[in-house]
Amino acid sequence: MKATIKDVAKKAGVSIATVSRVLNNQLGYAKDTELKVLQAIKDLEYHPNALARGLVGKKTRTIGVLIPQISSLVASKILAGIEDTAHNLNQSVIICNTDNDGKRILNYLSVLQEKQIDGLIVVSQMLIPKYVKKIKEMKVPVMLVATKDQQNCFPFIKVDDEIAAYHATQHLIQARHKKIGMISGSKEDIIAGIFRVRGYKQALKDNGLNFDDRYLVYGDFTFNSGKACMKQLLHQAPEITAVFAASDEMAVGALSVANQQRIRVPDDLSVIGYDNTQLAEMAIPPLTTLSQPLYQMGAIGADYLISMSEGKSVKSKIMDFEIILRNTTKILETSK
Amino acid sequence: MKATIKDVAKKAGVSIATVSRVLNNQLGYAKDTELKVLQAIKDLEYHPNALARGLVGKKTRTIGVLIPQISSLVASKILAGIEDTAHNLNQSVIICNTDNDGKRILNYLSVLQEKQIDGLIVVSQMLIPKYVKKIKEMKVPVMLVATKDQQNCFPFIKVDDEIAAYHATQHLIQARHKKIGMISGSKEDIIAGIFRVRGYKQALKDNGLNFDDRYLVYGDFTFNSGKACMKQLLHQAPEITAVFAASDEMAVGALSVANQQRIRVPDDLSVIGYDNTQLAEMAIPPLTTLSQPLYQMGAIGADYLISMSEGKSVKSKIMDFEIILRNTTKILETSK
DNA sequence: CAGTTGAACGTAAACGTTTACGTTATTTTT
DNA sequence: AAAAATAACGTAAACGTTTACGTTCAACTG
Repeated sequence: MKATIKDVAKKAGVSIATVSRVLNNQLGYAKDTELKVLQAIKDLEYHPNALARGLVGKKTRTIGVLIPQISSLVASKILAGIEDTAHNLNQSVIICNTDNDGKRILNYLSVLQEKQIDGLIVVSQMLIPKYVKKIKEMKVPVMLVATKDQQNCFPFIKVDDEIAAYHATQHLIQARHKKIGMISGSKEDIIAGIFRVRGYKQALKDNGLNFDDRYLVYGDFTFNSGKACMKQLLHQAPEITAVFAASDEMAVGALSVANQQRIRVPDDLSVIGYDNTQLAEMAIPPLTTLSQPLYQMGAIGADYLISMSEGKSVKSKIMDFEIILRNTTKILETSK
Repeated sequence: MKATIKDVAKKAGVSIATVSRVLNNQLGYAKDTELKVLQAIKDLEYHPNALARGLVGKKTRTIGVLIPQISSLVASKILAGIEDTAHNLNQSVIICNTDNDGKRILNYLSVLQEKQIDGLIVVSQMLIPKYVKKIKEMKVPVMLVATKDQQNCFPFIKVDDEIAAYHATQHLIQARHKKIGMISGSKEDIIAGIFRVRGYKQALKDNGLNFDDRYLVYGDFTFNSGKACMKQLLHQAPEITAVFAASDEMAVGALSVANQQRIRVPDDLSVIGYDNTQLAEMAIPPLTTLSQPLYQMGAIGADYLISMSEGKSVKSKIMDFEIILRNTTKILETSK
C-alpha cells in the first residue's frame, strides 16, 4: 500500500498536522522534528496525494487546453509554449484535441470542470455562443490564444490578423506586384479567415489597386487545400505575379503546384506565407512569410492564465508580427 | 458556491447515497425519485467533483504522457493518436514535454505520481536506469511508444528499426544504387539511432556492397542537422547516388542542400526518408519515405495502457511499416 | 398469519489532506 | 514572581464523494 501522511506521522512519532506543516514548509516545529519527519518521508517513499490536497485546498495546479489539431505545426508550437511555462509555474496541462467537433468540445468542458481545473486556455478555436455560455458556467479563469470571441467575454492573445495581412500584402506591393492573388483560410472562420482577407483587400485599396474576385480563393489552411486553391487561382487568373497565402501550409501547397507547372518561384511568381512555422524554412525555396510568435503566444497565455487563477486580473494582448524574408518573394522587374 | 451532492440531496429530498446511486446509475431507487434527483441536478447545475471521486475510488481517469518534443511532427502525431483514444475511453491526458531534460523528467514523474494518474505512456524517449527505477516506484501501468527500455521492463509499441532501415536501404539497392550514403540520427540514441544504422549496414552486406565510413554521417533527426550532414556527405563522398536519411526532417534538409548545389533529385540523387510525416508529401519533390504508423502507434499505446489499468495484461507489439513511393527515388541507369 | 424476502432507501465511515483552534511548556515582560 | 507572550506541537473538522451496512415497509411464502 502507498504510504499516507498518517504513516509518516506514526513513523516520525508526531501528529499529521506537524507532517503537513513540514510538507508545506510552514513554521511551528523544531528543527529535529523536521529531520525526523523528512527521514520518515524518505523511508516510506511517501508522496502527497494531490487529490486530497486539491479537495481541501480548492486548487489542482492543473489547467486545461482546448486545441483544434495538435498534430499541426502551429497548434503544437503554441502548445509547447503553454506547456513550458505551465511547467515552470508548477502546473500540469490536460490537452483536449477538439478536432473542431462541437460534441467533443462540450464533453471536454464538462470533464475539465469535474476535474476542477484552475483555468482554461482555448487555442485558435472559434467560440460560438453555446461554448461561451458553457465556459462561463465553469467559473474558471479563461484565456484565448490565437483567437477571440465575438462578444469579447474573455481576454485574448493574438496578432491583429487584419493588420498583419495588410502588411504581408503590402510587402508584395512594395515589390511592385500589382496582380496579387490570395489563398485564404475558410470563409466561415470569423477570426483568422475574414480578417486576413480584409487586410489583403485594404492593402490593395490603399495602393490604388482594385480587387478582382478571381484573385481570391478560399481554402482551409491545409497543404492540400493550398494545392487545390493554387490550381484554381492559376486557372482563373494566370496573369498573377504574386500570391499571399493565409498559412504556411497553403503557401507550401502553392509552391508545390507552381513547381509542378514549371512556374519558377520567385522568378515567375512571388509567394508569401503566414505563421512562420518550421515548414517555412524547410520549403524549397525557403518561404518568405509573416511570422506569428506562436510559442510566445502560448507562453504568455499560460502565464496570464495562471496569474488570473491567483486572483490577478489581466488584459488582452496584441502580439507583434514580423515579415521574415526568405527566398520566395522578389521585386518585380518594371518591364512586366 | 458550487453545488455539491449534499445540495442535490437536500433539494431532491433524498439522501446523498441515493443521489450517488443515480449518478452512477446503479440500482436501488424508484423511478420517480430518479426523476426528482435528475431535476435537482439540472436546477443546481451540479457537476460531480472528480477529486472526491478519485480519492475514494482510486481511479482518476487520467493518464500521463512523457514526450520529448511536442512541436515536432512525429511526436505530435503520436500524441494525437494517444489523445483520441484516451478521449474515446473517457480518459484525460496530461502532457509532459520533457525536452530530453533529465531534471524535468524526474520532476514530471513526481507530479504525475502525486496526481494519481492511472497510467503512463512514454513516447520516443530513451530510458536510462534512473528513470526506469523511478517509474517502477510509481506502481502504475506503463506503455512505451516508439521506444523501448534496455532491460525490457515495460511493454512497448514500435516498428523494428533495424528491419525497417534494412528495407529502406534495400529499396535503394533494388533501384541499382551501389553508392548509398546514410544520414543517421544521433549516435547516442540506443533506440532509433544505432538500429537504423545497423539495418543499413546489414542491407549493404547482404547485397555484397561494402560499407564505407565516409558514407555514414551522424545528425540529430532535425532539419538543420540534415542539411549539415548532407553537406558533409557531399563533401567527403561526392560520388554517392543515393541517401537514406533516418528521419523525414533530415531527408528534407538533404533535399534542400541538394537543391542549393544544383543536384537534381531524383535524377542525380535518390533520397529516401523515414517516418512519413506530413512533411514528406509537402516536400519538393514529394519524398519517398518509410512510413511508421505514428498515429496508430499512439492509439494502440493508449488502448493497451488503459486495458492494463483495468487489470488486463498486454504484450509488446511490433508495428508494420511500409515504403511510400513518391518522387525522390529513381532506378539508376545502368550506365552509371 | 408469522416469517421471509426484496425493494427502496438512509447512516456513517472512509479516502488523504489542510487548517482553525486548543493545549502545554518555556521564555519574556513588568 | 506573576502575567503575558510565544514556540511547538496535537485534535478534530472539513473538503465531496462512494459504499458497506442498517432500516423500514410492502409483498410474498407456506
